[in-house]
Amino acid sequence: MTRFRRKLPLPSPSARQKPKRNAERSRKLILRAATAEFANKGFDGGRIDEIARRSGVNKNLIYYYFGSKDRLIIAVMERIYEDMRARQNDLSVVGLEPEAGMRALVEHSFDHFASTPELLTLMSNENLHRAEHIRKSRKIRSLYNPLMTALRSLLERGAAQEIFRTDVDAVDLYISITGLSYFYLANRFTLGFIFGQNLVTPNRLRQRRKHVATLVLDYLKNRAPKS
Amino acid sequence: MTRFRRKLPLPSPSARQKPKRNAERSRKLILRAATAEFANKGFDGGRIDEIARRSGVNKNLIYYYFGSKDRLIIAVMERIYEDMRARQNDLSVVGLEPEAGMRALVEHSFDHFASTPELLTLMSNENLHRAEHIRKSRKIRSLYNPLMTALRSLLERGAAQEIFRTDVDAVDLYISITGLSYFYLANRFTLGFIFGQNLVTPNRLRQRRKHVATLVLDYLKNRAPKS
Amino acid sequence: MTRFRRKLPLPSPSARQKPKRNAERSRKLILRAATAEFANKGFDGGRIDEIARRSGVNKNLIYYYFGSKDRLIIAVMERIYEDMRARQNDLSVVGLEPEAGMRALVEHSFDHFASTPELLTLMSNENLHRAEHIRKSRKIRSLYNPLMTALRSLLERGAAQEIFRTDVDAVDLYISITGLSYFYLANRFTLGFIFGQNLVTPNRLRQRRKHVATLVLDYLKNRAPKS
Amino acid sequence: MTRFRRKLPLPSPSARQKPKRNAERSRKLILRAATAEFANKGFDGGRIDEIARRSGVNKNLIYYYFGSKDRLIIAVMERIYEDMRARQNDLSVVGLEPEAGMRALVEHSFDHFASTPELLTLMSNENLHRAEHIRKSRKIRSLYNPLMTALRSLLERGAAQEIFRTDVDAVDLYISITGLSYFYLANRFTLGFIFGQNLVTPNRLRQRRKHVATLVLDYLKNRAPKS
DNA sequence: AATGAATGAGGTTTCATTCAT
DNA sequence: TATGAATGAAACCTCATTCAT
Repeated sequence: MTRFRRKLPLPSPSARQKPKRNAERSRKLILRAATAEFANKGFDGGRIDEIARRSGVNKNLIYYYFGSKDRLIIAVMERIYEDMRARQNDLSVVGLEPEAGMRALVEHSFDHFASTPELLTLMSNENLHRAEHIRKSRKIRSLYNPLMTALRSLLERGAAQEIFRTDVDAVDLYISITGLSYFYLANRFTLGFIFGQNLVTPNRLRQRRKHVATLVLDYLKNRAPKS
Repeated sequence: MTRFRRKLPLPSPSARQKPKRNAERSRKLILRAATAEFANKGFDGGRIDEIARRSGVNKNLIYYYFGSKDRLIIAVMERIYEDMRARQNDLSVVGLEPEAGMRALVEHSFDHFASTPELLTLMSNENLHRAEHIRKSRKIRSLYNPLMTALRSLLERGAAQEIFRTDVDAVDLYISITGLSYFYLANRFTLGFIFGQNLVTPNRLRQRRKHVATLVLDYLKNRAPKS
Repeated sequence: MTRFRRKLPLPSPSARQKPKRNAERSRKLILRAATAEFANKGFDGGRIDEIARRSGVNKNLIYYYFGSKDRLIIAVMERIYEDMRARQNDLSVVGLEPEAGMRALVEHSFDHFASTPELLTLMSNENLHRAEHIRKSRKIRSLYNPLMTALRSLLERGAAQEIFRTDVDAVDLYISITGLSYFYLANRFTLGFIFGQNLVTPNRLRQRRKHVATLVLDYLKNRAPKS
Repeated sequence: MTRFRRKLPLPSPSARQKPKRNAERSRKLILRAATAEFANKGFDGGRIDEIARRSGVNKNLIYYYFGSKDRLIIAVMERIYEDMRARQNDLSVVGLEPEAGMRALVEHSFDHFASTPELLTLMSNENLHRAEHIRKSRKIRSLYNPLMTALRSLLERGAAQEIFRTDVDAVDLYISITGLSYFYLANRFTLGFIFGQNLVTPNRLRQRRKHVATLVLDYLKNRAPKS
């Protein structure tokens, strides 16, 4: 079989620091860099070039693995949601009394947002885009939400033990728990500016955390709602 | 010289007989279009060309009046904050009992966000940008916040009348009141997708509005906090 | 009216060679350069950068006036077809006898292709693309073809005078007249290579021109077709 | 490692159980796919990726066997010319009278083009590129052209039998025979668009075929040329 | 013989902004 | 005050090609 002859390759240059030719690794590097970039600058502000630079891979590899900027952020959102679910699994309130469990849940939620700021901007950004990216993901839709499960379970037990009120909409409560933490943290820049205070000092965070838990528990424990 | 044009249909097909040479009017048209554009697409996604098209003015006028895209969104943010203040002035809780007043305040806040969705995206977007735009505005910083005043007044009166608890941080409460409404509305796309429900039907909004008010008032009226 | 202040422009630098700011001129320069580029390299091989360079305008002006590479070649094709029609109008066979008229028409057609080689490649290229570009042009479809009119008129007069045969399909004849010239000229590279001769020397062209006319006229003047 | 893929459906969904390690077979698959690709999209529009996908071989094999896109299309052109020669060998006009032989030759030529449309686009494309590819092929230049041999032989016999005219340039005639078919078929898209008719229905093809043969034979049988 | 991973150059297009009148 | 013409930088993405196994 005749074939085209090309230049012989040089002998492999001994030991190499970074292992090249590692698909899994490249993918991860890209995803990590993309998460940071989109979290910092949003989808429209995020730059593929910057993601390539930060992850140290060739720009093209991004397209090789993800196809487009759109698909890339979808992958980022999927990872974020999966991580969220994973982190939520870490929380076990099974052995706890309803009140203690609820407090743990609220504080866990607060801590999660406080320690994962990318979550906040990525979700805000996703809402700016009317959820167009996560809508395209089959994965995300199918992710069940363990926090929601834990929440419902606590509500039931609390009601059964006559500790919690009984007229609670779990979705509304979930959104309140999340929102009380999320809004404070995600909007800390405008809020901090308007109120002239730094909202993310350790002390201030501790105060907020407590405030949120109190708000939620006072609501739940008020068993004689008039309205 | 005819030239290539992208999207032709303009919003108001009615009175296209626009008066030339009207500075004030042009400025307003630009600002209105810019508000819509930035609210819909964010700062990075917003297009000067589109603002020119929508406002019906020459693109260059935008630069003539506002100098740059940055300065333009600053002007937009200023207007938004001014409007917010103006709307807040509409609310008078002076004659109301603390509880009724607080309820009015919470519901007013909710209604304001619900009826002014641009507010939500503009503020989320501003936080994505770490408040860099409003920071540059002298105007905004100096805007006093009548809602905050009303809130403090209600807290005092409620405490004096031994209706409300006394350990309330007004800023935290303000952020909670705002956040409970804001998060629900601003993040309605991802939340709606995850929960598989439309969060902005009239009924659902009414339910949320009530939930928020209950949450806040239960908190305030609990005068024996243990924690 | 407060407004943004920018740097004052320098006084206009006296006399200028090329008149800048001339839309009509820029458009023409672009179109001319695009015609050359697409004729030389085809649509896929043609480069917007090169067109910008050759026409001396900013690359972006091409998009300002034409919107996209696709629309640009459509404009090129429209101009080419219009020119063709215009050139065909130059030919008057009204006063000529059918035979002389037909000979003039054939030779005119040949000369047109020989002197306008861009036509050949642009059309070949357009057919490679299954006419997708001209299909998008309203202009081209509506261009009436004066050569076709002249052809039909000659055929009728020749038949009436019992000089020409009467079973001629005008479209087939038109395609033959055109094809006999077009193929020779457009495919001169492969044909020249295969036959080892230069097909575009003045002498060779003269020979071909005569051959084509003879072929067509022998066909037309054969009034006793058996088949 | 899973990676992003564009178009998934492959042509032959049947026997996908392809035998590994078969050089000859791989080479053929590549060549076949490349022929289709370049015929459909031209050299500049053709994609190596697409050829790899369509042929089912790894993209790198294309480089392994052919070295570059240029060399690949050269191989394609060589195969095309060889096939052409082979098909021309199928035609035997030895036993036929000059007129019948010539008619057979013309019709055979027409049928060949009509049934092998890749030929048309590949050759047009090659001429767009000024024959740069076939020029690099030693093979093609050395291919003798049996059709040309048959043509000359028929011309001689026809002249000897005083059936055909004697002033015929064989090359011009060859180009005419070929061009009358080629142009009609290769340019069917623009011609069909301009004339508003489908040129490749069975009936229309039959009409054209006859027209071409008539044109050629009328020319040859006119033994008293004045011009 | 065969493959998946990786690359660099360059392609079309977008966009904020400025020029010149 | 207003406008159409023009620009440069950079964005996303494509593509032929090579590397390393």
